[in-house]
Amino acid sequence: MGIILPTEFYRRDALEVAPELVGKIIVRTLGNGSELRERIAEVEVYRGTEDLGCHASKGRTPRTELLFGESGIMYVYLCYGMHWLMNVITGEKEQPQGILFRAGTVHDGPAKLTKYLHIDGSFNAQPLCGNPAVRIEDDGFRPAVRTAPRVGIDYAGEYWKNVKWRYIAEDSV
DNA sequence: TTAGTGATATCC
DNA sequence: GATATCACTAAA
Repeated sequence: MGIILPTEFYRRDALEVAPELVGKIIVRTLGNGSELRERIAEVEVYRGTEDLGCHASKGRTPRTELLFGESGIMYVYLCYGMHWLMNVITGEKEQPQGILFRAGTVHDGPAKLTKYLHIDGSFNAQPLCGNPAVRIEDDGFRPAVRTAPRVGIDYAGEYWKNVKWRYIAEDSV
């Protein structure tokens, strides 16, 4: 039970949306009608063409085109040939921003999360609002959130590597 | 610490 | 067409 987050929730700056996204619940409805639920425990912000950790820093390509587009759209891509990573686009159009779902309270790790939720490349470019297969709900729980540097982007340079755009729930249910 | 894996971008 | 690079995970 909970309020499904509307498109407007995502149409704000990623740095504003990310801390609020922590504690929300990803609800995945499978083909057989069963529901999988996972509370978001950790997210990371990738924002702007100048952010060397963000895919959009390489410019506009068929792959990154999504980041420049509508908010509330999922950006799902394959990493290291075997892991699907799930993001949601935020901000206004032409602002390349995305938020990576890095961990849930049960499943720790971005690829484990998508594996559990049965999220793969077929979800890329699909909306997260009004989607019968997957949605994010707010059940009113507000965890304390702390920040930390992002992980896995050693190539991004000293500044962008150390920016505290990782948001982590202090406690969970 | 390292293997495994394939899409993407960037070079010919 | 060929190569280098990767927002990771599991096993050792």
